[in-house]
Amino acid sequence: MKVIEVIAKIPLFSGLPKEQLAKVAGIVTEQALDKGEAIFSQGDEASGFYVVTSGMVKIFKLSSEGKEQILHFVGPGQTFGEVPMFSGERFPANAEAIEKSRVLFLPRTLFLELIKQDPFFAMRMLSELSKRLRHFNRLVEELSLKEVPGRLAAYILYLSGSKGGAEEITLSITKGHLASLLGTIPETISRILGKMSSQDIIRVQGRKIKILNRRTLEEISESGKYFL
Amino acid sequence: MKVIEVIAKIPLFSGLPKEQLAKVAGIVTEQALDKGEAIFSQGDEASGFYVVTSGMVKIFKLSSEGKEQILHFVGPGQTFGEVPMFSGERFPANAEAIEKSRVLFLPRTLFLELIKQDPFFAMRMLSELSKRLRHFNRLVEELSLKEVPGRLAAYILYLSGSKGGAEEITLSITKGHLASLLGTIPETISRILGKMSSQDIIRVQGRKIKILNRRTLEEISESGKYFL
DNA sequence: AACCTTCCTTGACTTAAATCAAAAAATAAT
DNA sequence: ATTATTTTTTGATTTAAGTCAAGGAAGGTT
Repeated sequence: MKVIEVIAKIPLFSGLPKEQLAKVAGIVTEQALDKGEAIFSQGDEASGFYVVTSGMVKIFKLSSEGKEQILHFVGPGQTFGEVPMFSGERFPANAEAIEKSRVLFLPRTLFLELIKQDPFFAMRMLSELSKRLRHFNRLVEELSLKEVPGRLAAYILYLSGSKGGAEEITLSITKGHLASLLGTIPETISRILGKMSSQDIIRVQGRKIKILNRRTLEEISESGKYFL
Repeated sequence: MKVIEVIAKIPLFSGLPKEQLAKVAGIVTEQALDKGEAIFSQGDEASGFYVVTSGMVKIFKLSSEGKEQILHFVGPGQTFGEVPMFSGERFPANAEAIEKSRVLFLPRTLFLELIKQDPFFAMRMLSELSKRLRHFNRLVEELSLKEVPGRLAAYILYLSGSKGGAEEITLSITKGHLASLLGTIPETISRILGKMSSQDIIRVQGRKIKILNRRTLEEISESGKYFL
């Protein structure tokens, strides 16, 4: 697919007039990444931001002991690394492809120009950042106020909800990544899923999770409590 | 002080032409708040956002058991409640004055108009939101990857001004609020401060903290580990 | 001063979840 | 297929920090 077609499909750019799109297409550079390949690290100088065109990228923090906290995953059409565009010059987290992926790099200058010229572009960017703020809002709430079973229940319900109340969902990530996203470790996830299965709240087969008792799951999510 | 003078001093609005300032001044409404008074609650409909003109406001989440996680404090000149302006219509957290305060309320419509008319205003807003994203970034990192002593050490160092700044700092909040900001409880803060004092890392007198051993404090902050 | 809140500290105890270790399953590679 | 690598599970143990309870200190008010 041509770069300009790819760009036209990215929500951030959709709606831009054709000449603008062509301009963007002329400036961006594409990058192919293997699984596990790093895109940038915390503290790196940021001279632009990225858009995923295929594959999946994780944005994460590392502790000094090597524990990883995933902030979020970025899939096709989504952007990452925009924050240093506005305040500060360095990336506040790490980015790494978790599967074979392609990303576009957009230099800061292009970006600032678009904002100045097009108030709708600015609005779209504001909307994007505020969505991310909401996400962090929830992440902080869960990390601080819910126990791990509550976070896991909330995540399962979130996955099921986005598919319009589907009773069976499929994880698009490993359970290890899920653990890191929920601020815990694989062992703990494994134990909780096991316990929930034995109580017929869910049924787990590999990456497929079937919700058997939504009501209980909601209680665990809301109260943040669940006795193993 | 006149409302227009107050507004002119708010970073978000500084730089706006006089007619714009006058327009803003004509639209905003002022609100006086007593200590402990709520401004909005999570889930409330948002029809605008706020600027603190005096006093101090806390933005926080509550667990179902009543535990509080403070997201941040908002002081004079700073804004809060802008996120629902762009995505969603409801406040994602609670806001409450922690001392006698005054806030200005700015309706959403005014705001959207300013953004459309003035790209610099949009830029300033983007800069503000990205600053907040950085803050959440750090909060998530600390909650998930550092133990409480690490978070506390980082906070003390932050107050002192990361470089070889002031050796004596004064908390502007209660230790209970500090606990809530760091995602823990007053007892834990008390114990850690006590231990650090007994090891001559700091000296605590009421709300004043004197740094005696910055090196050790930095180690605790960076490694996130400290054996009580 | 004496009173009353609010805030802070200390001690004994409990608990959720991390760590360590090792095996079993599932995927991918040759 | 067979091996190799990654992912997941299970069990025993440790630990950081939360809970409960009660006593002090500090600050504001009359």
